[in-house]
Amino acid sequence: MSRKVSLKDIAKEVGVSTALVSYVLNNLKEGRIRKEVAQRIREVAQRLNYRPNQVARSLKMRKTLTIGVIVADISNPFSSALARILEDEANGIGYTVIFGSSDENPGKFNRLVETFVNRQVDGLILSPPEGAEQKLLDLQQADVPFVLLDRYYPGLDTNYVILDNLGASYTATKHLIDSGCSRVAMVSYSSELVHLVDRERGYWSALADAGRPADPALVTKVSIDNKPHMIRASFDELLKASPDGVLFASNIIATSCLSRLNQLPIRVPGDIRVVCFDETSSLDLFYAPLTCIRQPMQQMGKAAIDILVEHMSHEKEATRLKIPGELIVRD
Amino acid sequence: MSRKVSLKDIAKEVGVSTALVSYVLNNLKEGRIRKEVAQRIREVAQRLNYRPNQVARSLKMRKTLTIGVIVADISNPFSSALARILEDEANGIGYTVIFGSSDENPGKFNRLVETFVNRQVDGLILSPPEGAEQKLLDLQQADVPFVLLDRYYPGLDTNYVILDNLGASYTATKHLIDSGCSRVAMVSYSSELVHLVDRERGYWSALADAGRPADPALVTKVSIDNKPHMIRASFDELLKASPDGVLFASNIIATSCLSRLNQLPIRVPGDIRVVCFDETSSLDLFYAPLTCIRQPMQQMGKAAIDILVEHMSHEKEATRLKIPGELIVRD
DNA sequence: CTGAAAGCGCTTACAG
DNA sequence: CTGAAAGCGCTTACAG
Repeated sequence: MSRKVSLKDIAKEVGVSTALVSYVLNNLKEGRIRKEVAQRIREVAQRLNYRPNQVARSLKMRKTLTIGVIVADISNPFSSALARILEDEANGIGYTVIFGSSDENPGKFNRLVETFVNRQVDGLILSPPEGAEQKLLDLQQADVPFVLLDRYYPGLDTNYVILDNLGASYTATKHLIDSGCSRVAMVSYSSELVHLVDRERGYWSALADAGRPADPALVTKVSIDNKPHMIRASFDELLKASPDGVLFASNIIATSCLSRLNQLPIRVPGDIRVVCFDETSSLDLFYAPLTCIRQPMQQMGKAAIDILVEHMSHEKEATRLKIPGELIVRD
Repeated sequence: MSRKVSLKDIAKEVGVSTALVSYVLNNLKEGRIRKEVAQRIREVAQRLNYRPNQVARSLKMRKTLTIGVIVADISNPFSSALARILEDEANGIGYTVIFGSSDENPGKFNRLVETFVNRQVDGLILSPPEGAEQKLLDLQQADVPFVLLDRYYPGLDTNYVILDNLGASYTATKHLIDSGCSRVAMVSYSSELVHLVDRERGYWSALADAGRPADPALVTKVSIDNKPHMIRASFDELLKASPDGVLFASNIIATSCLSRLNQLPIRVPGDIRVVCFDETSSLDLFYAPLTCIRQPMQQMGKAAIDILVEHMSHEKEATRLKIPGELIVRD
């Protein structure tokens, strides 16, 4: 179509106003429009292959039926699994999703938020990086509804849906202790993001409750930029402390460290027991069955959309949801 | 902001027309506007925290600066890696990307295309499922620019960027033969999608060139819906033919089959040698280094965006790009 | 019952 | 040099 057909074209062809065409095509004022006219309008619309221009509609209705989603990195398996769930949930209620990856960079995060807001998204689902508090406050002041997912700032009064990271980490660590590990280690993140801090807190807490001394040599911290060779180097360092159990704070960390183990004469679970955060199908590639913490992603994604939709339709108090993780024992 | 501030608000405050405000804020007609007026406009825009409404702008300019991307499943590592590349490339030139997953379902694919077209995307990047030819013809007739990525229909005169699947598969199979495998098998797809058919053709072709008899028992085909337990079942069947080498037609197949091997007393590469389509970091989880076919995804994604942008700006002949894969030998 | 008119928030050809 | 006016393609309050 060299020129797209608009309501006006149909109106002209039928000999009525665009208003009437709009009513008919949107099935409004059903009883009040002559059957024959409605019929003709539908006929012509069909024949001309009319497609409503959603941009014009969005402008007029001040509603774009679009949700913006910002994750750390869409190519990360955790993010992409979540993205898929959000896509399905959003599509199911007539919304389209636009994605962005922040790379844990607050500047990039801010730019993405602004782009999405300028594009008039009806709401946002965000996994913010460190240092994005101010932008969230801006959003609140601008009355743009949003839900934090996977991460949150305890200091801010916002909607959020997160895992009970502290509890999950506690359970995982306790599992290692109960399995007979005397030197339980952790590969953690050097980040102030609360969901990550909580994972380490759960670890320390479980050790303390089991009466184990806190040994700093058993925890190594890696940068959140997730460079595999850096993670492996840190892990090598950690192994010098001879742990017989280890908790990996994310699927990325698990992948890097387990692949390193493959190159070393250290066997799982004989020499070292392992628990991974996040369940991904790729963990099955490892020779030994791996115990892991499953996040109920489906539930989290659906909750995020549900909460967002509620807050888009009317002002209300912030909804907070902390969902327990599930320890999948496989060893 | 209870009400968003518009050009009109600034114009009123400064005492000029919205036209002038628009010119100044878009840095147009620079020389022709009094310095003081321009200054005041910028000042007020800043103070009122003006954000241009992209929806209004899109309507007027008939350009949304949006690219629609449809993949098979955004949660598939291959798709999400590609998505990330497309996102970066598009953002780099001022475009936003909206994603959709077709699940290899032509009905769903068609609906996504229509949604995106109604939203007035400036162009599309598509990995179409079987049976989507008609929709592509519709797009051509409607003058909506698009580029096929990863897949194509040889019968259609469209832009596309794909891997040389036949060549890559041929090389991979030849590698197994040259490594001394006498019974090279393949786990392939029962699909008519040309990029998948080509992978099998490459396999047969390499066998023929090496003077090996074509043994149907050495090829098993799995459904493109990628159900892991089905793939494993097919693989078990295949193993009865005692192959000593095997080519996996995708990363999903590789993951399922390798995880199955972990449960069996079959060792890699001692009992069976392996080559996987697609390089993913999760392959490192396997105990043995794996030879694989690397698709130059960065190059493919960038090319797709470049071609799309060219075709969005002016009518021109279809661009076809077939990029060679790279065999990464690790065994 | 039916439809003309106004307006969403922008851009830009055009007139002065 | 400067800016009023028209218009992108819709929706809907309102008047007849």
